[in-house]
Amino acid sequence: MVSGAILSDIKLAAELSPRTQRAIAEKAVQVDYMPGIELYQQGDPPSPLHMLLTGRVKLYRQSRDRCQILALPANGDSIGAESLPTGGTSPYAATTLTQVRALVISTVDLQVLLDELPDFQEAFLRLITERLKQFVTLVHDLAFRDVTSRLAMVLVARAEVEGRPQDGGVLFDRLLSQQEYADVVGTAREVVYRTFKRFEDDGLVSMTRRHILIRDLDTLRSIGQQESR
Amino acid sequence: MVSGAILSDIKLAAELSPRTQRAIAEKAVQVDYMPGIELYQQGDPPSPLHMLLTGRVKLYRQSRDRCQILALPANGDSIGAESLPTGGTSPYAATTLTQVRALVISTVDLQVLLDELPDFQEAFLRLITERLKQFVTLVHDLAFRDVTSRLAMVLVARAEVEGRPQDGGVLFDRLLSQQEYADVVGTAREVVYRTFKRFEDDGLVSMTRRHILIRDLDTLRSIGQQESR
DNA sequence: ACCCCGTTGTGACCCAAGTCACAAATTGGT
DNA sequence: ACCAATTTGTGACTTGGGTCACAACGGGGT
Repeated sequence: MVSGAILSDIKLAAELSPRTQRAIAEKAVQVDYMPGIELYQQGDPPSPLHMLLTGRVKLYRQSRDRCQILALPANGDSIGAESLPTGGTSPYAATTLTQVRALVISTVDLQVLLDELPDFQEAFLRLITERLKQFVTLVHDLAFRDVTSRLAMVLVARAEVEGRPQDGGVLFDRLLSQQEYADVVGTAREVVYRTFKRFEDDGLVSMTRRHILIRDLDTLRSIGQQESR
Repeated sequence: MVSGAILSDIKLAAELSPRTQRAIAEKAVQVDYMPGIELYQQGDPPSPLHMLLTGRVKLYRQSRDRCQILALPANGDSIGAESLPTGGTSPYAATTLTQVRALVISTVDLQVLLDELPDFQEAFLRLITERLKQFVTLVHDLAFRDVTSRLAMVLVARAEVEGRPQDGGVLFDRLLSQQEYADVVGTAREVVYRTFKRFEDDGLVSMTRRHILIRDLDTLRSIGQQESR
């Protein structure tokens, strides 16, 4: 049981009727996670719903020693329970990248909400539809863009989401290691290193261990938009 | 308005209450399409819902002269209207490969069904969830499997869906050109040719212009399952 | 019977990006 | 302050598969 006020921070719940919001607030539990915690794994039975308040999470698939990150949800996004409607297993895993605070609703309670509140079911449908579109975009990018272009896209996206204007550029926290950037764009760590080096040599970005400063967002964006293959 | 009986052939509608089925049957119109007709394009406003009775369709994304096929829905599958819940634009295009017979429901009527019949909305949610899972699998395959493995998978899948046992193997119609196989697995036509040639030289398949005969389904399946990269 | 156009067959060549094998730098834990 | 574990830096080498350029084939239409 949480205070109803924080639901306005959650896209899934923000537009719903007061009655529905109250029902959600009654079922939700606020939970804090340390970085590196697996919220759920691919192949698990339907997981609880996690509505993210603060912190960052990665959604990903794994195979042996390789990993493909599917999405990096941020505050206000909701994850989990993707396979509840079909009763199958979770198609991907979720792990915290930073400390994370989330509102959690068990599958049982979630099912009750879906069954009893049509406007909640509709909002949940919108959520899944939105994610469907994200994945189609991901397939598009993997199919039509090369590694350089995809890496540029990721940098631009991160700059737009959490960048702060700084002397002659946009600054944001590192958050991901080279390996994780590689996992996002589906390539090898060394390739990320070489590509970032090229970006730095061309004066597009400056990277320190903790921060990334985008010096020329426009050029980077145009690299990210070309579909070279 | 169509006869309610054929709804049992449509996964989306088969399990629904008689009342809901009647409502669907009232709104649906049966339509026939020639091969090569675009049912809807990527970027279009939400399209009508198409419930496929006979024939085959491809869902795909395009960029310049390249094309990535996302799925090959068959009889009983429903496509279209993926972006109705969010009111965005269609994330992909759909074109008929063969002659196609489908039940079509306009977006307006579909919205009414979704709003008034909770069990229909639930079924629609299951549909979208199912497709979400398909796309995650597609990303997985693009990320972790090489072209040879992906082509083997496609052949196995097609054999399982519409193969008929034949002397020492499984036979099915060609349906796709080399170029379209290339679009399915995200590669170039020449690569498809070379890979198929290798499969033939190894005695795994025999291809004629109109048919494909799988001679060694087990080996092909094991090639399709290895995640080499 | 002929022509056009889409599909298939095939070699030569090329390059983005994956792999390997290290060294060096950080960082976190005790 | 020190050590182990992680992350980063970098060159050398390999390769899957993309590109190009044609020839040949086949099928449908008139």
